[in-house]
Amino acid sequence: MKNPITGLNKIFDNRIRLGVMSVLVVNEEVSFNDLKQMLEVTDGNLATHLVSLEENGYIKVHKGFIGRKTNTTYSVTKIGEKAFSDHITALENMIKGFK
Amino acid sequence: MKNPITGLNKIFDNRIRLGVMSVLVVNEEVSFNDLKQMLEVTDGNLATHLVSLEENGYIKVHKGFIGRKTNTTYSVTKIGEKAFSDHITALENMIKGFK
DNA sequence: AAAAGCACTTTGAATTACAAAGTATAGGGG
DNA sequence: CCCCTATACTTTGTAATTCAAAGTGCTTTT
Repeated sequence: MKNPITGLNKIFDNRIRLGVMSVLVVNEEVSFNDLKQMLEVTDGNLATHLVSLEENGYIKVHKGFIGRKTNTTYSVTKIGEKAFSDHITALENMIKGFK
Repeated sequence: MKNPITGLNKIFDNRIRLGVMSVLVVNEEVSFNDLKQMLEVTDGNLATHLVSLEENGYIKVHKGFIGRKTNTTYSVTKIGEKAFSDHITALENMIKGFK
């Protein structure tokens, strides 16, 4: 009878960070604005969560341009992918039940 | 391209509450002490999360006795089971990806 | 009678989350 | 050239959340 929640990643306790990751694992590159619209969050709020994901090495930022207009995109890193899939696995194990 | 996190239940953002629910869906009745040991939390912390789950109608409390000794057990309600499974479904959909 | 266990409640502090406002840079319209 | 807008933030301040620790009331064990 072991603790079911130890495998969960604290960073993914937050729904916005979880949402960002889930978007990024299926979409190669997503812009700041697209994330903002998808997740329906204020830009300040999104920015802080993106910073924390970046600080943990889970996502990468690419500052580019569309024509001459700035366009920042985000993508998941190897580490981020691993962390996310580990979290999902932990969730699945937790849900499946244990005695 | 709809918001992937809207289906998530705010109450289950917390790992302890999520852990309690995951234990209770597979175990009919679990005592306060067992939950405390399984989840490795302080009793005060556990108690507050149990209260919030109860206030939401997700769990039921049974104050009973083992011989003459008090024994409080917790079990999940219909509503709680539904809410939990809805949350899991939302998680699965989110993880599966969307474009 | 004293100590300890159970199931809490209360308190207080730290952390987290969030919206709103402000900032820097660039583009397009008049 | 000046203004307005957009992008991608940062800063600020507040509200909410989380948690450990201490306290409570009851009972059982020694």
